[in-house]
Amino acid sequence: MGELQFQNTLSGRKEPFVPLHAGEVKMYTCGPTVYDFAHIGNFRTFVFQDVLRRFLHQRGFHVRQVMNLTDVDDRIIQNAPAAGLGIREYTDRYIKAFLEDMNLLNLEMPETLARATDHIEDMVNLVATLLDRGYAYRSDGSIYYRIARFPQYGQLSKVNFSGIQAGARVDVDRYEKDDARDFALWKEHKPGEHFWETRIGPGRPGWHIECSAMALKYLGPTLDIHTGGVDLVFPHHENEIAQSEAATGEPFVRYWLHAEHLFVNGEKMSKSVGNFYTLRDLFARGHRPSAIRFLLASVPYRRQLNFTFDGLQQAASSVERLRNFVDRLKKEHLPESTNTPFAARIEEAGRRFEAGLEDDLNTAQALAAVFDLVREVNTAMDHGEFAAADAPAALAFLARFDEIFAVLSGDDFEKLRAAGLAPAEAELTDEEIEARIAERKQARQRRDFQAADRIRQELAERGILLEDLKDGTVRWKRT
RNA sequence: GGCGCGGUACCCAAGUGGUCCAAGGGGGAGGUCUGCAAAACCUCUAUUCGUGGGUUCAAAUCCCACCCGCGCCUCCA
Repeated sequence: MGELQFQNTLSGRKEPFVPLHAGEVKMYTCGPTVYDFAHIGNFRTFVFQDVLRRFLHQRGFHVRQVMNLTDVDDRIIQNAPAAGLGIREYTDRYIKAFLEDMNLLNLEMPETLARATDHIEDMVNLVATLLDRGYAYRSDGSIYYRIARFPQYGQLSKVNFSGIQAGARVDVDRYEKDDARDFALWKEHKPGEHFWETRIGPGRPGWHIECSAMALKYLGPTLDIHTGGVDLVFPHHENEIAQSEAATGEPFVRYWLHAEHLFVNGEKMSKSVGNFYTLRDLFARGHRPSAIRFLLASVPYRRQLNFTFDGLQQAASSVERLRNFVDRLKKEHLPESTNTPFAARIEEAGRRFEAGLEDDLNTAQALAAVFDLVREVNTAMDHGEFAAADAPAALAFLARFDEIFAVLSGDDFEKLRAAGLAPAEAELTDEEIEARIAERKQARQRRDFQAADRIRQELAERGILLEDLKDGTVRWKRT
């Protein structure tokens, strides 16, 4: 096992990863704002976070991950009443959908899912602490963070604020803040808006305070890893640092990892351009969760990922290839031998796989190791040179791959059906399919290939692909 | 304007000084296998890494200049 390295936004460099407490990783990941269905761009980041936690876990770390669910923000406060719902009921729907989506994409459940509105008290306490320590001030009904008190501000985003004076860029008269850079910790109650009555006054939390409050509550003053999309570097994460470190006097996060954005056809997703996709949109078009997950995971996380339907198709083909391989390893009758000529080769593939992921989660490199082995073993099997004794090691390697990538299980349809998201077309039951296959087998035995091909064609049109194996059995799968 | 990411074959993409006259996947062409397919395998598909200079015995990899795409600096994964 080599050394783990991550690109740390804070230092701008790749650094060896060593958690504060040996064997334990405290990780905070910015989750969704539940004002709508999450889109595939969101899931790019969530898949990255999942790959990260899975790899840490595989490396033997005990991972404690907290993910927040932001269920109070301007859009929610605005949209909920418009939908005739309280903000709780309104966001419940999208939380439920998000959890379903997580399940479909095989995203592991973080140890703690923290809903913002369940932590108002924690946020209020944090704001009160910042007031006590002089890092915050009241202005009209709101409370602001005083950037001037925190000289390190800008360390994460490398934004240089020295040239910006209050009023230099912003018309001060329109603001009740002392400094244009100051940001809201607590927003005043406005008539008709949802609010909380608290000891720091009536109102609602600012955007950044929830993450500080919940991270500190569940993970303590110093986290090992904090992740999110690149767009959160400034101001969100910068502000989290300011809030948290001002309150605790301790370093807040040791490694900041940021995922690059997903684009669609070279453009940023946006509703106005109409290139905005949720998972449900893709499922409705017949795409599989495993293909989506593979696509999102296969491009290293710090690289902008250009989503196209062609790319999604390519990902589906890649997953197929891997599944076919595992299937073949399990079912093919391999020559018996006590020799394991491939043992060293399989070990090497494992090392390459590992080395790829160790290098800042270079999933593309890790995948190359997997596919290389797949080809070599397929070739050996074709030539009858792959011994049964080697199969367990090969399967174990693929299992290790799947602990991270989680695309091999082949339960796409079952999951979609369970979630009520399977494509609408009427599906044949397994029994019906088996019956047609038996019928075709008889036709083939009497060498009536026309009839046999007709059945194969009919099944193909209904999304069932047949493969005649050498031993006379027929393998089928849904496409 | 400031900060940052990227431009590698038809598509996705690794590689950041020699082991690269450039991984891996997808697609395409031809072939093996098959009754035919499918799957799998084999061969081919970048004398070249945005462009132009430079450094070096040696560059996709370092330096300089330029061109192009994108992000953040306001809400955003």
